[in-house]
Amino acid sequence: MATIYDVAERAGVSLATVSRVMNKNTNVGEKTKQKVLAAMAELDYRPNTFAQSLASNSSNSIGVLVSQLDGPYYGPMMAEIESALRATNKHVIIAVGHSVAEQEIDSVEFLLGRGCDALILDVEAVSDEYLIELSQGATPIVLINRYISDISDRCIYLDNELGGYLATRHVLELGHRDIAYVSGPKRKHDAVERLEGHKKALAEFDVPYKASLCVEGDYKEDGGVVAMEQLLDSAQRFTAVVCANDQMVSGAISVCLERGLKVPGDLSFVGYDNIPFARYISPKLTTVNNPIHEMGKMAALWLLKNIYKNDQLEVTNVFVPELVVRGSARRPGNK
Amino acid sequence: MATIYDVAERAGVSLATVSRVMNKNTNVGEKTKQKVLAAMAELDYRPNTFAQSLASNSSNSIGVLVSQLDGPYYGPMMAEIESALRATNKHVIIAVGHSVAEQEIDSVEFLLGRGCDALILDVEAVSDEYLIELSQGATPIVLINRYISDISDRCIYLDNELGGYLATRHVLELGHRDIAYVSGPKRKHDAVERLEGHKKALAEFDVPYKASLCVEGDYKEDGGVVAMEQLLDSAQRFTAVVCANDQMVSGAISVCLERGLKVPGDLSFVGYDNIPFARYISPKLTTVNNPIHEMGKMAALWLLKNIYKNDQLEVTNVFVPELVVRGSARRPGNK
DNA sequence: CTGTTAGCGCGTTCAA
DNA sequence: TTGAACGCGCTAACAG
Repeated sequence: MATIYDVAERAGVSLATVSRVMNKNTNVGEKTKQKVLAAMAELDYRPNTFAQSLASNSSNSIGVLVSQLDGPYYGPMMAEIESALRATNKHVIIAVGHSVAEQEIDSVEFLLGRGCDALILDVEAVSDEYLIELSQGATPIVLINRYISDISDRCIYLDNELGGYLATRHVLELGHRDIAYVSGPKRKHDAVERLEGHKKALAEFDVPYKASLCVEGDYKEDGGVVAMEQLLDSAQRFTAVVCANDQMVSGAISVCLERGLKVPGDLSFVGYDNIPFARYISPKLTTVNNPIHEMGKMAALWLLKNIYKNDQLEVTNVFVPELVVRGSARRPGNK
Repeated sequence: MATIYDVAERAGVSLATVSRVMNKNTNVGEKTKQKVLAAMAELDYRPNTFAQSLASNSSNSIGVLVSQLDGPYYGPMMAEIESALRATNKHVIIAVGHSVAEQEIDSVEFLLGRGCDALILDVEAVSDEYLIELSQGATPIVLINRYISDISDRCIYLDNELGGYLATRHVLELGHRDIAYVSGPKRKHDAVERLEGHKKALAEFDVPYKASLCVEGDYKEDGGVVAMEQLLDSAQRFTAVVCANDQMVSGAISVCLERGLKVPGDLSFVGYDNIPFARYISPKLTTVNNPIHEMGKMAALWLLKNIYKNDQLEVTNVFVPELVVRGSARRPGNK
């Protein structure tokens, strides 16, 4: 592999000059610049990124920490982050936190140790304090899916409470009054925020919130299955079910279908996230859109703007969810 | 940030000794080792990975190139690769090829330029020749989802033809004789292999293959929608549809349901991949299991074994697909 | 078992 | 505008 020395020798200049043309330093004569460029091409020269990083103390790499890699949720986000960063020749190092504080911290340490220029974090288990302290360190961080007021400008998040509100308001407006709710894990911020929205909508329609109609799921399909069985077996009356994400809806609906219930004839459903599958399952899901891929993109843009001083980029911090009406919720009794 | 010099000074040894204990080199006296360890802890020392890489010419990073990051397919694969590698303190740099030759090559160059110790590639567009040549370079590669006989030991793949065969044989055994097939893009290897299996099964049952019943999709939900509409509008007779992946099945089924057809009453479906959602859509999908996450894990193990000399790992190259019978296919006319 | 000494390839002063 | 020299933090011979 050719080094900067080889290029310098071939071009008849010093290595400092080669370094200058590489780094777009303008203080180079046009003729010498061309000579160097030619030499680089002839030798198929490629800079050694380790040496660059060591000397410059900057790696052009961004650490991305997500909760999980499988599932329909993080793929689109990762895709957007990768493409936005890649377009500017930065690269992505990924790590997974599994929503466990210890692993999240471990992963952050890992990424920091790898000399990342910045971190994009989608973490759920670590405390606000930890993140605030981390944000004061040398490596900039951006938070996705989390709002911490002390560092609000570094947060890219969805108004989850509004989303929960919209979902429940929809079934209320359809006329439902007995509404079950399948929540996400209470330890996750977005889960409690969505539930708050749910309660807010109920209150607005003067419908009392009944804890017995609210069951906690795990955000996965199976959680929807378990929750639905529990709800159905409790022999409580309800005509609609609002779930904190689409995966749980699909699990819940599968239980209903198995038991011979019609959806949305007997039971209406509203989901959350609008995952790609939402429009292809039967019935097509009425759900709340979660622009997760846009949030990923925005996190990348934030970095480009703030770390690499790539201005003229407009950054939005809060995303607002929208209701997507399809076929899984109807007026009660309207079979 | 403390350097190796600081540690050496504090421990009262030379930097070479510090380097030795870091690299688990046993040629260090127990007492001095403890002194060094203590000094490292006190200083909160963390090695500079760039300097390590520069000096050792090895980065402990693996480049992973996948076709896409979204969709239900690559997430599980990435998850397994990440966790297997991470467990041995290696890290993953990801790149996306989008199934376009130019981008795939570009990404390979990119990862190579980043000094990856090895590459895991899931590429579809580049030629066999390119990969063979690449495999002879300095950086080891492993191929996922692709078989090239010249470098078969570096290939981790699924017997796609067998999978296609199993899917179609299933509906044949149920008694179907008029069977439509929704293929993946013909430019993708796995798509043509699966189609081959389909034809083989037909031949075995003396059912002639009719090109008019075979339509090419794009492996996405929408492709299933378009293909199904085309099939239905062609007014041809068929009682079963075999799709080259589950996403297309879900799209296809949604069209049928919209047009009032019963599944599997009027039309039987068999998919391919057994994506997580397959068991939660209605009807539950009969499909061919594609152990993509195991293949990801195996690719990682291959590297650990061959690059980092981590022996005692057993590596399997070929994975065999299995039929998963659920509810989307029945005997014809059995409503 | 431990210390000394070269580099690894490049960025970045400082002079010229 | 260009070049010489030093240092980034660490690994890997080679001595001792």
